[in-house]
Amino acid sequence: MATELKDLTKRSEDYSKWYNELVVKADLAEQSDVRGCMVIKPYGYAIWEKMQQALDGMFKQTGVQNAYFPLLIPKSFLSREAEHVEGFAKECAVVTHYRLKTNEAHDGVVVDPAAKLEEELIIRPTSETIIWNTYKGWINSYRDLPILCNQWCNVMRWEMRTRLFLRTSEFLWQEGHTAHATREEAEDRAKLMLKIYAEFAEKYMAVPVLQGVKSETERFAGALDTYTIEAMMQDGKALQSGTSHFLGQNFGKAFDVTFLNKDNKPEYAWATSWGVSTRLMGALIMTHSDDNGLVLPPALAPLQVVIIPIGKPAQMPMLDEKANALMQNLRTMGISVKYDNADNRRPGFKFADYELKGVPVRLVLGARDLEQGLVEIMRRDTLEKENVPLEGIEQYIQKLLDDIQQNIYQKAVKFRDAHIYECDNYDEFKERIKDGGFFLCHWDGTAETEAKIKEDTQATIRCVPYAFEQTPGTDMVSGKPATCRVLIARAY
RNA sequence: CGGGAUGUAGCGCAGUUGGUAGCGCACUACGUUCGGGACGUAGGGGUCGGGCGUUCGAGUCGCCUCAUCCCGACCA
Repeated sequence: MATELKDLTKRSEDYSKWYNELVVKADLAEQSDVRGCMVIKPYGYAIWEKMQQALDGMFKQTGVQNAYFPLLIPKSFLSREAEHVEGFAKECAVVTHYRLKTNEAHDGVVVDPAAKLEEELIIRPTSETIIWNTYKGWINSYRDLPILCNQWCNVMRWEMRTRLFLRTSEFLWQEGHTAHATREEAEDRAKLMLKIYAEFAEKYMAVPVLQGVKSETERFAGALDTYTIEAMMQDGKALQSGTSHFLGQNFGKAFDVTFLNKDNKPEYAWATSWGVSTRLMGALIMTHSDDNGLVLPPALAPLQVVIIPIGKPAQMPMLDEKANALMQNLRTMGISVKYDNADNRRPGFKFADYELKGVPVRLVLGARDLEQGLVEIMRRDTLEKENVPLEGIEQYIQKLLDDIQQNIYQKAVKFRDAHIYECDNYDEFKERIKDGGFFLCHWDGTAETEAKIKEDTQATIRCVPYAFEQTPGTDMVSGKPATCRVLIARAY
């Protein structure tokens, strides 16, 4: 139950704390008793479902099909691809036994030592290995390709520090895994999926993103190229919101997946993988929220309109009737709406509560205003109120929802663009990065420079962005020549 | 794995020189209320993270242990 909203206004003092409280108070999720894990509550899950639905539709338009692969991965699979195991080994949960037994005191259970597995099983941190082991059996000819599979599932990475939605030991995501006959086709697919992620972020989440390529150090373990979308949060930090990897023939070779090409010659299959996770929920929250709570884009809000009646008990039947008629009309238009006539909460409480939950539009159906045929309508993004005629309000609401979607996107774009800087002086950079923001700086392309920046400032090279004209220059750290500017920021 | 902190009601916290376990919110019942987070009255809810010790007596003191959180390293 939402209470003590005032606590949320401490945001500027401590953004992390503000974020955590918001997630809990808006009823999205809570920390589980299980180490590093999260319970996603119904309201939070409803938003995730909306995201899934939209993404899934976009995937399918490009020929992707859903499938499901096992949760458990034999340990040996993980070691097939050297870089891959290097990247994930440190954070894997391992299943070593398959049975428990009653302890000697008969008041609990212990692991039965007799039930030790010959080969340990890893709880998937990502599924490249088990999927490519499976693909081996599916691929013989170039005619079998491409294979375009996606799975919606959970994965587990034993993270040192966890934060609701942004980094949890277990998280929900989709992972797409494709196999192709040519390098070019695989690279195109990796880029295509990034484009879809960017489109989803901007169109549905109203979160502007910068697309680009990761540096070698920041690349996915086992990839030749990692494409990324980076979003800016309201504290000026970057959030990697989705990635798409061109994996070359690394997994084809590791799992011996070959096919006969048109010339009847054996060739290793080319691979991509791409994913977005419940972390997107974090991006959504941190991009739009204000001191009153969540601000949800209408395209993803589980509840788009809430109607709150105000009147004397005797007037309630009349208000109920008006509300029901209006709800029916809105639902016919595909707008989700709730009528909250609960009598154990006063209107003021309801106002605050629905604002906290980010419901885009609120209607107050007041007996007094209704005498003049008017209804109070408030938009969550600007908190502006207006009295409009009940007659024909459906069209007004439809337009308002579109307006809100546009407005919060534009607002986010404006905020981000105001915090992107070009910088050519390292001392100046070190000083200004403290306040957050995205910095476009020349980079000599070496891992040494990258490491130094990270050590000095905690900031990392987020990507080589597509969006800006790439001009040669001089690396601000090493003074060596640089071919382009890269995006540098502190990140979640 | 380093540095710092905290464990007391569902949540947030107080608890003095060691002496009957408290407050706010939430919850239950009844009543009055209802146009921006209402109020009154009456209730329910605890082996004070765990163990050992000191003491007539430990939430409080000592040692050990477990867990969580924050700052680093790691990471979508």
